[in-house]
Amino acid sequence: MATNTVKSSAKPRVVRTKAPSPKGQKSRAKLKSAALTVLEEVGYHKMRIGDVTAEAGVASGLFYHYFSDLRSLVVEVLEDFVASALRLEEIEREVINGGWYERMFAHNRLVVRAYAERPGLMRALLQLADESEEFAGLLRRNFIQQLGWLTRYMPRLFPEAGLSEHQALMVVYALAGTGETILRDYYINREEVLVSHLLEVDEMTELITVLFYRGLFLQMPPAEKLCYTTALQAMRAESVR
Amino acid sequence: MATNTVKSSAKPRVVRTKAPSPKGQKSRAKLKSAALTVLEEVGYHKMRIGDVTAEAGVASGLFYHYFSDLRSLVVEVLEDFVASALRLEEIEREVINGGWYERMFAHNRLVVRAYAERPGLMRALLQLADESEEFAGLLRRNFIQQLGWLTRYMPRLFPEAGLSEHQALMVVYALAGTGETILRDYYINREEVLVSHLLEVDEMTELITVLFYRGLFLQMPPAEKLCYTTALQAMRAESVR
DNA sequence: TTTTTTATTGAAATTGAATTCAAAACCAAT
DNA sequence: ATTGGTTTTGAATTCAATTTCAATAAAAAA
Repeated sequence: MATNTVKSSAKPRVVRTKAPSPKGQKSRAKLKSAALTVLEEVGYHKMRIGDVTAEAGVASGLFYHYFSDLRSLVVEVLEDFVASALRLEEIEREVINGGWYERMFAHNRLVVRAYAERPGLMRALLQLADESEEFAGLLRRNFIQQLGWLTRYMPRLFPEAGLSEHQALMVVYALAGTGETILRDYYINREEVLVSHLLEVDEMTELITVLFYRGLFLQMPPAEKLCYTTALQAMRAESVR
Repeated sequence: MATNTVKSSAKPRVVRTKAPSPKGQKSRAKLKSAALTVLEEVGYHKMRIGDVTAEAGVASGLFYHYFSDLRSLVVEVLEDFVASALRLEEIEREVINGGWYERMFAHNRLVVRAYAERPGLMRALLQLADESEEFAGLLRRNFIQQLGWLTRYMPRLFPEAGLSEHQALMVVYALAGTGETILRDYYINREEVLVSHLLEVDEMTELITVLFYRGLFLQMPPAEKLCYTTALQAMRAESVR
């Protein structure tokens, strides 16, 4: 019997020979792109390795040449997606001398667009986040980082408030989550009472941004910026006890 | 061979003999309660029929005497949970002559409590909703119904705004979703930058309610109602361009 | 061209659960 | 205590997918 002294205690480990590949790269890419398609169509939980290889038009065994399991493929593919869909450095450049509203709007539009154009992938994002603590953490850190610019500004923005750092974060975190539910139910679940009236991406963005702005500043954004939400200007306490 | 003419086209159908049971009820209940425990601990996706029977201390085959599959058990158990955790009729009675803030606070506290006390079940709720369109619809209809009181009031509340019915719903829907993200990341995922400072249920509720209130009325709730969020009173636009 | 390496195939083995079912235990009524 | 129903058991089966692997094809190196 072989002196199998180094019986690794961890998982079998894919031998991942350093060899990248010449056009094996193409097959790998083909699998990743097939995975995107399958994810968009059936979501993460119903997705099977066979779906991916079939979609890619290769034999099922080939999968294991390039990936150790379904999850690692999906993680890779969705990390790519997040990176490409949420490039906020560009946003920051665009709105470099815009006001608060423009900046928020630009950020939010990125997210709304992602939901509107890739609802299946956004759903898969949530599914994977639920399964993989690692991936969930990545998304959250991403989210928190995006909030960073605002969180850091809070003390200067509202000096009299004297919010603690943590409290400022809580406020911003809660406000930033405002969109999530309606985006999910509008674009992913297509709840009928919501989609009964069609909204453009910019209208949805405006709604979410205006609500965020109101919660943060306790006033409406400049009137000339508004289209879909002009009516909300009259939405304020008057006779409220 | 038997004249099997009525070969049902649908699933095999559990024969569900009308027979309820004397103390078979107890076993059924034992399975349901075991399911709750397992759901809270491992969540819906990793849950196995064997986990439930083991937790209940019965043989695996017994499961099929009472349920046709895991999902239907879980649906039953979670519907019970939702019904028991979110009894808003009671709330309405409690705050019958309170103001808007009290009413909102009471509603929100119900939700925050559920997250704080049963994070695993709240997670399972989301997991099941993602898998079962039927259950998801049920939750959404529940949500929309809870919003009903407010949505219906919107035209009287802000008569000058002249919001369309749909727009009013969108606004309320978005505002009501405000808590979701932070509740999920605080209680379920226990994101460290959030939980680094411990919040009481009432504090969390206050935060969410105040933000909701600000977004809706564009002003702070009566100062005497506030504890955790008094600092937010100074959070309003001053020097914002 | 020959050799070596790498990519690809798909049938067969494996896995991990769900599901069935004949037999045993338990009851309650006669 | 015998009978007939219901409950419970757990070993055996089925099932759907993953995973392996020996054989083949294709590409690169020699």
